[in-house]
Amino acid sequence: MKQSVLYVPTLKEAPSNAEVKSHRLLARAGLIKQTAAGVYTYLPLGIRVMQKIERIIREEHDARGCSEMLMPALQPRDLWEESGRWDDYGPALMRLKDRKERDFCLGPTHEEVITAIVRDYIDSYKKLPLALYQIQTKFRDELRPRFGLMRGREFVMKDLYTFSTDEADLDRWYATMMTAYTEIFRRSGLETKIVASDTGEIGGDQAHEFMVLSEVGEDTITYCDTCDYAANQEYSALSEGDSCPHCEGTIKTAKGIEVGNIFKLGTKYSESMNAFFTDADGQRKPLVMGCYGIGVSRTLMAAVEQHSTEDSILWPDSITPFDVHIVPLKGNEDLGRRLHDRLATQHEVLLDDRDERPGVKFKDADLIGIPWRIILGKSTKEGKAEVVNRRNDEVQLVPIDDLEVYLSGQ
RNA sequence: CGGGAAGUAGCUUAGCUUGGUAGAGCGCUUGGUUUGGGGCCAAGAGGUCGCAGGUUCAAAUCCUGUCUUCCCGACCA
Repeated sequence: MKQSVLYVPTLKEAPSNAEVKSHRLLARAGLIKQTAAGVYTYLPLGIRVMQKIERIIREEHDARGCSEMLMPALQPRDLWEESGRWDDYGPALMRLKDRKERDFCLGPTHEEVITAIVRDYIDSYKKLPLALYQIQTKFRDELRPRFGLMRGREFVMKDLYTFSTDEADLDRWYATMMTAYTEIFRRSGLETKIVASDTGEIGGDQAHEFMVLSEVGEDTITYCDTCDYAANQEYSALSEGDSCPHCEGTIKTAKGIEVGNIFKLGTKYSESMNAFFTDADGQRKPLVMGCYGIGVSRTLMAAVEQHSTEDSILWPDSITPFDVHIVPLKGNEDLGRRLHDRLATQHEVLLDDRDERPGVKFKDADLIGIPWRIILGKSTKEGKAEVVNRRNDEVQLVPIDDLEVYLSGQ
């Protein structure tokens, strides 16, 4: 891909309304552009990263028997009246009317729609269990959107809904998805902690959140510095400095960004929305549901927060928008194009074919954060390129003819 | 919704106290020069000073209203 045609509007200075590091970098590196408060455009580089994250999510879900679908963002009032949430959800529900004055909302979540869909077909235990997910834009009219992609009014979310015959099957799905989420965030290069969280009216320890430790997080979590114990501070009896009840470790507190949650819904929606099936013993029973969310756009932001300095992103290999950044300096333009075409058969390659001075190209390359950089400069006279491994800033002079071999060995 | 701050060119901003022809840097265009870390020189283009009303001979500047954005709080499946 040629940088000259990709639209990568990098900025020397951050927009004045960008408060946190990841927001500044996402804007400066040309990944996102604000359109309104809490509403962002994902530019070409931004959407590439988001699609990488989505691919990991899809792989981990599909491998566990979940099926992807796509539900509407626009939802009729009737469905929300059925569940009682037209009144209960409150002002965060984006409401609108069509030209005939009928009420709709823009979906903040999809329990109503999915329940209405499956109830018409699922009439027997023989058709269960079922796990359906989508990756979709959600709408919530937040009182105060903040920190770029952290809390938006429009954001991208993966939401999965499971339908089971009983609690035991729900428990299995819950455990399966806890594993899946652990794998998704690990593969995305994010360090997360799993914390028990509030379950509202359902009670018990049936909800967990996946938190990325970060200064800009909105939640405070308490965790053990030795074992896996972690909890949302609101629901933890422990505080900083206490000794861990599960091991010899010490309790610490930190801010966290909630990037995922898993939640046992039970029969709340199936009962209120009349989603029943007939069990093997002939009994009519409500579907037992679970819901599982991942904030995809928020994960993108958390990744930048965790993998950057003030002037430079450094993408994990699994979600980087490109693998290799070719930076030809003056006189090496043709060589750059040829090398791009060669390497592009094996790698995702970005070629900085702009007519810019070296300093401009280097600064932009630092910002954008592609892990491998190939500089075509002085050493091309000896048939060599400089290969920079951004992870450790090691520079290797590699014969241009050997670059495929060199990169495949890394 | 309470508290605070801010809207001036694509971006960052000066000017506002004390009213009098709207400035700079970056970016952009043209020419020259330069070419390994956001060069330099020259010339140029680009502005309803968020919007509306008011005060005044005269408003970016003072007053009122309104919209937008950001921060703190409350809220957050």
